[in-house]
Amino acid sequence: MELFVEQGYEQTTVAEIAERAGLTARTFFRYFADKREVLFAGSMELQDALVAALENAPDSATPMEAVGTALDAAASMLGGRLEFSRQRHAVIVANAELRERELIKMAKLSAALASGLRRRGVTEPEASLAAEVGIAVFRVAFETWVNGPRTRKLTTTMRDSFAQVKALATAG
Amino acid sequence: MELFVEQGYEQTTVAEIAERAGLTARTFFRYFADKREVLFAGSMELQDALVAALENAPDSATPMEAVGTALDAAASMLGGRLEFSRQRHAVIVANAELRERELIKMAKLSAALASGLRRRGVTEPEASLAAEVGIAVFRVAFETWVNGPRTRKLTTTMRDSFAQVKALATAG
DNA sequence: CCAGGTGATGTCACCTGCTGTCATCACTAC
DNA sequence: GTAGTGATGACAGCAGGTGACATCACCTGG
Repeated sequence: MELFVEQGYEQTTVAEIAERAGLTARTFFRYFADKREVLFAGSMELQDALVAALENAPDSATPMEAVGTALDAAASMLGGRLEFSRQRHAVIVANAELRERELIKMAKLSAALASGLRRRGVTEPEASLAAEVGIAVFRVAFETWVNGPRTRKLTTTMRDSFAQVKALATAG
Repeated sequence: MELFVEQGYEQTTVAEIAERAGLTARTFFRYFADKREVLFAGSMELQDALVAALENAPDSATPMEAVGTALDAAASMLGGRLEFSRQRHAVIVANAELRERELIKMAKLSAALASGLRRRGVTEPEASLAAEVGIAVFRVAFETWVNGPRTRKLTTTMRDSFAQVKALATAG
């Protein structure tokens, strides 16, 4: 992150990253499949947290309520690192390849959510639809949060976006 | 496509592609920003066709009806090349980097549709939502079509998927 | 206490994607 | 017929990425 913020993503070589971390480029590629992945490796933990929250939701919860608890878990996981999130987001937005990688990570998040919902007994296409809506809320809320004032909490932003989607859906 | 089908995308070098086309790798990169792009360059024409169909839809059309005419245009543009579409789809599905590139192309398609809808007077967030739904229908129908029997028409597949989404939405 | 196994790392060689730069050549305009 | 323009080739070079092998620390069973 330091190097990316200082001189940009493309201008930073893997050798530089490795040197800053006190190892060689070869070792870097043993931990990260490619240069981009160093910015996204943590998203697997986010996915696990989302799925775990889904599993822990009460059986009585509707699909959308279950998705809501997953979003709460995501918010509490990311909400404490606003400055880091801002830097990371700025780096990703500035680079086309990184935006691509982010899209596929989001798609995987959605697929994992849908799979978790199916394990709860939700059938298709409701599972995929609810998952897609959940990820859309996540994306919108996250962007609002990183671009908003420091005082705003991710959790409340997420819940607001969630409520807005529900209002839109019921109004239509 | 010949080389990709024969030996796979990763195993095919840009030099080979260029040689098969009767030019050099340096010239290849003057036409395509990177190796992946050779499989997606045509998607700009698809986007233009979608937007043009939107503009030609009657003023009386609802947002969803306008999206429907755009999907019809897309179907008639792609429907005549099933074999090529199958090969291309198989190559993309088999490679992570190509799936990433496809996701971003779909996102651009969605953004272009939303922008076209706004030019028709549709406000946000309805424009983006209708565009997202349209692209979702496109994706599902296209996948169904390339994996289905030869006799199936893309146009009817697309219309079927569109009707299913409408049914889902009105039923909920 | 030590011999062998295991995992993390470094080193080296190498391929391929991608780019800057310059030369060449066909075509067009005046 | 000369000058400009655009497409291409040729060449050198950097950076991302990988395979193969050596090394070293660390267990672990005897």
